[in-house]
Amino acid sequence: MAQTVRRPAPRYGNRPTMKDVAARAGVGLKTVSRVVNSEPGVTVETERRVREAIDALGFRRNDSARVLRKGRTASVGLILEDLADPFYGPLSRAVEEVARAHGALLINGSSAEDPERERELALALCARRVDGLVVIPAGEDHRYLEPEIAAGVATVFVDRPAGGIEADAVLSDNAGGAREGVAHLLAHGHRRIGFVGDLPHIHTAAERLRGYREAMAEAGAPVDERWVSMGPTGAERVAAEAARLLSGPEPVTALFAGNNRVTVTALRVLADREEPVALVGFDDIELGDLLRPGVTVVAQDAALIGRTAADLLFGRLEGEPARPRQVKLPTRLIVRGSGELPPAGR
Amino acid sequence: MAQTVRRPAPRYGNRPTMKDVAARAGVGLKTVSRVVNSEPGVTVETERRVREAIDALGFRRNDSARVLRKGRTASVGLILEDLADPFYGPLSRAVEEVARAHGALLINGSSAEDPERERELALALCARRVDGLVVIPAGEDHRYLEPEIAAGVATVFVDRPAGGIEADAVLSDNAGGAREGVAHLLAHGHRRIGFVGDLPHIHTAAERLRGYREAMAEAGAPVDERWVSMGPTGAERVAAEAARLLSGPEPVTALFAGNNRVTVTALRVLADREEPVALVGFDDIELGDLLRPGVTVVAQDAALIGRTAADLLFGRLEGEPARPRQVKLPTRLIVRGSGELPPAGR
DNA sequence: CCCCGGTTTGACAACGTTGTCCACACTCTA
DNA sequence: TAGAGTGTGGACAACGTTGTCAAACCGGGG
Repeated sequence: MAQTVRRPAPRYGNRPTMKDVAARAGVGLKTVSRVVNSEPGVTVETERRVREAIDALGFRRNDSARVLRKGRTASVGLILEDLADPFYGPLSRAVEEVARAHGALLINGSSAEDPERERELALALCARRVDGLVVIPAGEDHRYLEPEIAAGVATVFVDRPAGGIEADAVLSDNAGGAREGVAHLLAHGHRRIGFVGDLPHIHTAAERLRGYREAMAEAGAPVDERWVSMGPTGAERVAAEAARLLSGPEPVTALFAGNNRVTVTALRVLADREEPVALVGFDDIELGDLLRPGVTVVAQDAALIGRTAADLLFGRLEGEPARPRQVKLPTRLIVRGSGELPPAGR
Repeated sequence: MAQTVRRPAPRYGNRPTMKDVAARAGVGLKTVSRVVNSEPGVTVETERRVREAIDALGFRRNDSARVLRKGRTASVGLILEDLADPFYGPLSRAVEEVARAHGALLINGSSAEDPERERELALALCARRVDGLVVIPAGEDHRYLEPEIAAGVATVFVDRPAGGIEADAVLSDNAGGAREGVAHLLAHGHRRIGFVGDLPHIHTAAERLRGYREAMAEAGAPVDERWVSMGPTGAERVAAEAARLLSGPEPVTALFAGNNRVTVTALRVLADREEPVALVGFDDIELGDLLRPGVTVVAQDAALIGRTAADLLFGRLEGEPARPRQVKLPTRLIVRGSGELPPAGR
């Protein structure tokens, strides 16, 4: 059994402090601070002595104390929805890049798509006094951030707008992208096109559905409401719905998948079928080019989105004035084969 | 131009402090602290008044100050190699789960496979006084962490052992997994099997190569050194090497891919070829089951690895004694088709 | 030798929180 | 009614750092 002596005093497992360094180097406390922060006004000889003491003791500045004193932390938080989603890799990397360029540390956390967790995480980061926050919302209501924003925490929402408050947001052109994707199917002769999307109250899902309707309307193709399926994007429901759309006397000849998870499930369903069914998905998927046929998708530029959000954030931090801004970024249709299949016989 | 008045005082953009709350509620400072921390010894009426003041002012405790005072931060850092790698999603989630169970916040950062960045990030997290660190090493030398570990920062390495220091580590059975994968190919009649892996000084790469050699030796199959290719796993080199192995008078009839990136590139190369070539990859890949044939892989259990590492970490934090420990976790062969192709004709 | 400019250095107070300790206001009992 | 006991509240110091400011030092010119 370990002798778990409850540490009586703080002192971080006895880490050396500037005071210790100062004592060892035989200089004043402030001189150590100056050396650590590369402030001017220290002779080379003094600096050498101080550095020697620092190395000998393994001293590392306590940033908590520094933050407490200075008021700024030079760090920003990024709250992702789901670390496993390949969409967020490049996004996070782009944000980190910009943060680095501004000398800030990026801390990221994942809400695991749980609104409560998003809230906890955001508030925990605020309690640590991050200077800013990039949030990919999991929840619908962000009023809990109001005091934080009022207190000066720069906040930018990504992928979906904030709920209940006015705040900066960087979004993809969801409606436009979906319209383009559906128009692509229409251009290849399809008239009966199914739409499988996420829950209708989710902003991106609603927007994409809107794009679908617009494209159909523009082409003068009537929409049978039974072709539209909105709901949770778990594999079971999506597979069942896709199967439903593809059966019956008048099955759809093409599918538009409302996000990458739907696309993957749809692919699995289609793989088991004889007749080819056209498919266009929103969001790129990994290995989309390796499948036969390749998967045609409407892709978002995750890196651009991340960079834009981060630029907006640091703009605010540098005192940019003005009211909250919504930036909408274009999507790109990537043609790989599955979207160009002609309607099945009959 | 924004009126960038340089903030004269800290005070975090004028956030309310406990003092402000106390003044507004007409109570003492410590009473507010007690309410905020749910400490006993406050009447319901007083608590109500305090909570009211907290809500009215939008007060949020300053954790920097708290940390400074208490000495522990209840947070651990996770340094990933590459956020975009699907392997790390479940791993990070597992670590977070365990951290949550221990009431700790998980902060994760990405080294982007850059040793210098790994170092910066690790030290930045230490400067913020995280209680512990889970590191997926990008670099080879971790002596820079020695003072931190000595000062009590619990540290666990994942996927590869630490370089230059003794520390806890959680690894997959790389040699065993590779041996199993190669044996699988041998069992399906292959004798000439190519191995395309990462740089030889990378621990996992070396171990997997060792497994390959062991399996070949066990089966009495001689290894032609021209079948082994170790180096950077960028697409160009891997594609070129795969092509080389598959050409010439005596081409290999099967490939073993040393990691998921190699697998993906190999798949692209094989997709352009007429004759089927068997393939087994180390690491699972997304959609591996959707391709035709499905991709047979040696999979690591990322969630288990993450959980194990986190358990080890919190064990240390709770005062577990003893010397650094290395845990080796088993891999699992997932049979999907590509590894069961028979050797091409001749 | 003294005083002057500039440079280098250190003492000290703050930042916002929590732990320690003591004071007060009750209640209950003798 | 006094005294002990209990339950509540607040004053104060400390955590490790940085900003302010003044002291000490140096060389050179009077």
